[in-house]
Amino acid sequence: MTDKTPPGRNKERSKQQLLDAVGKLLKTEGFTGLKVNDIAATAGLDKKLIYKYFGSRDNLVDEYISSLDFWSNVSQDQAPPVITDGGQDFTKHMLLQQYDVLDGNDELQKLMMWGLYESRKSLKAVADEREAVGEVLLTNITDPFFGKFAKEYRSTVGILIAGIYYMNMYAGVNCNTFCGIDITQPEGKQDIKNALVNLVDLFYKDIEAKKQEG
Amino acid sequence: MTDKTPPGRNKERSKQQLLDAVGKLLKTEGFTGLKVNDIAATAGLDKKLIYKYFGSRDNLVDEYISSLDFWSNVSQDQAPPVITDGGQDFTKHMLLQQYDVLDGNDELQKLMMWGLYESRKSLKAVADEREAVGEVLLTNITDPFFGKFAKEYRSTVGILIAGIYYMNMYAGVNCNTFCGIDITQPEGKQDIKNALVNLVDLFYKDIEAKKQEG
DNA sequence: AAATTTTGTCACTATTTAGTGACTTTGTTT
DNA sequence: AAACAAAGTCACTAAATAGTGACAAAATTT
Repeated sequence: MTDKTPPGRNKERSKQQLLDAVGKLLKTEGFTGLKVNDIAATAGLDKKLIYKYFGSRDNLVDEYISSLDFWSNVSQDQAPPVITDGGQDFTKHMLLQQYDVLDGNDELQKLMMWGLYESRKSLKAVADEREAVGEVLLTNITDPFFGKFAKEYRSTVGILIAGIYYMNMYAGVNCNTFCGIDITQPEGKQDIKNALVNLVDLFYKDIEAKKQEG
Repeated sequence: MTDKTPPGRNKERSKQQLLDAVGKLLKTEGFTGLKVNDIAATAGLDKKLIYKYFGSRDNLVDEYISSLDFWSNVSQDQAPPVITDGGQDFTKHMLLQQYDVLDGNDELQKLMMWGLYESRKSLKAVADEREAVGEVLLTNITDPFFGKFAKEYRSTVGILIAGIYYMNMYAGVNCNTFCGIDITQPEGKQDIKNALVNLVDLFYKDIEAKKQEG
């Protein structure tokens, strides 16, 4: 782990080192640990450069946040080519992927907590982007399928996603059970995933039945 | 709103004022706002008293946290006298109550975020207590009913509770939609509550069917 | 290679926050 | 009411963090 930064001076590289330092500190210390001195020290550079290159700590932090892109892949990666089941399979995969993206991803977990705690423009932008990505899928895939039940689907999936988020954040700090489930353990993770899949199946089955009725 | 604090000196009252100030600041500023100077100013007292009466800011804060009791009532208030439906009704009521306890309760929301963010002993105690309260209900009411499906129930309810928590915290900061649902609005709240009740019903119905099968 | 610009460091000042010793005020005891 | 004890204030020191001017080192241009 001997960091072999090539010698010499380079503005762009230094800027990147500062941005990286923000990420590293966010992961290890949380957002309260993003102090000018510490960022500079972590980057192995002088703090003056933060002001020189970014104007302020806040600009640096915002630029770091904006550079992140945790969610865009959720839309691309796995929207199946053709949807014939009203998105049932897709919904399940999407939920499981959301789970996996978050699981053990300290940086993202800390970022989401930060977003829950502070209403910072750049953080809200992250939330908005995730919401926008989701909205495309909802509007194009599930809304048409569910028709008058579209809102029920949205509420249901919303709860499930929110549940995934909270559970992972909870597990990140409190190495602890939640409702007796320990999702720091592989077994607990599987339990949650099973429950998610099961709930989606139950929901779809129920809606199908309701549709039949009239 | 002219605070009419009776005049005179009183140690116990001052201690309480300091504890109250912590709560007030937590609610308005979040846990990062719990600075000695601000706590004292909010209480209208000198900060020296914090050290005199509590030893340190941290002790004061811990004493504040320990004084809270958001969860104990969840067990008492509404465990119905006799359970004949495997806790189906109880589960629904419990979830809705958890929702209502959190909804608009800035102090509790901030406290939960704090607990997600920082692993502080007194905060962990709060989480543990909530977990303990839940465990009693799970062990006595639902586990016996569900038998080999007990873990499925726990996972499912865990996700739902976690979803409730996250959604409320999310709404607290980002005055924003989540999966297209805006739970800052009464309509959105009702949508979520309906979805919760629906999911519980579906789950119970499914388990009943599985029990019948074998 | 001299001149010039850019990159980076250092030592300093400023500000914010925490913590405390000496004091004053108020209440209580004798 | 004098003496004492407890409650509370104030002005200060200490520590942590933010921010900057002057300079040094390196790279680039001429």
